[in-house]
Amino acid sequence: MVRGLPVEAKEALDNALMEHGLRSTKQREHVFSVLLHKRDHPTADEVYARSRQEMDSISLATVYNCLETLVGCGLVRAVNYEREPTRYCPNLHEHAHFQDRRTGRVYDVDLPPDLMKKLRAVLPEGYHAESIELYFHGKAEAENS
Amino acid sequence: MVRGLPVEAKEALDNALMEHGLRSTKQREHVFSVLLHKRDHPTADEVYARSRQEMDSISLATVYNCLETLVGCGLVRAVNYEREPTRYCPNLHEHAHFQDRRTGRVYDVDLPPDLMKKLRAVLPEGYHAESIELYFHGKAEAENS
DNA sequence: TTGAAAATTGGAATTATTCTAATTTAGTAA
DNA sequence: TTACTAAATTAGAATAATTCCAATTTTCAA
Repeated sequence: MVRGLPVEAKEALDNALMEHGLRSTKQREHVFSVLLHKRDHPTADEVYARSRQEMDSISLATVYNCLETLVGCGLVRAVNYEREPTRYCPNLHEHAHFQDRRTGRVYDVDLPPDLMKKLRAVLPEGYHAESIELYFHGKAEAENS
Repeated sequence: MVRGLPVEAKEALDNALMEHGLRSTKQREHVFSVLLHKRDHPTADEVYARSRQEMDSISLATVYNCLETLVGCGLVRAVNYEREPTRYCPNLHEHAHFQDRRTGRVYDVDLPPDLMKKLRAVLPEGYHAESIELYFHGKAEAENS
């Protein structure tokens, strides 16, 4: 069962929404709490299913709206592997993603502190990256199930 | 106008198809030549439009089939930015992609020879990457149009 | 409390892609 | 060459994630 947001998360959410001129709503708060509660890179459908367990009136369209809002506020990252449904990740540390070929599951991969700088350095003059996404795909050993 | 394939490309194609137990067809050859002729990361629709200029009977389904085949043979890479249509890239050198936020255009970014090794090294024990995709998104200066 | 703007909602619409079943083609063996 | 078989192509239908739309509800500031 998903409890409400920890105060710090609630504050981060309210601040981020405020900064972007957006309102705090119980749906946004709940969707955010769903993402924080189980950090397994769920799809919008999965977030919808989990959200309805405690907020049965929430609609799929709202889940999409909330996820887009959270991404827009920088609280959540969208993870796209090929043409699979978008997954959502509330990990704000610098990290990459690894998808297991067999299970399809996605894992966070921590990055050394200077790696992003090094990656940025490979860009030719005149190219300014606002975001950098690093995706691994392969086999992860000894995964449960 | 798209001419036929250079002999070397034709050989690379036939070899790759052969190795994968697939047949050489004029559609596969033509789609490959379309990709090689203008390396601007076209979508399937764009490849379809270009292909029809010289092969008016080719179908969209075949273009999708050929592109999938070429990707499967390792002759072409699929490039996915967010939920945009997949783009196709016949550059076989190790490289990353950069998308300009304003134009949506995608550019190849050469990578230093040891970078992929370094990236692989960030994976924890037990994770084996079969592919690594590095996506930049941002502003490219002084682009024509 | 009230009014306006923003957010939510259910359902329809969109669209890139995949699927299907019929036809055509490529490659092989006689 | 011919005939055969498996593979490839084709047109159009189907799929599925996401977005759009118009109506209702909610938030927040005055």
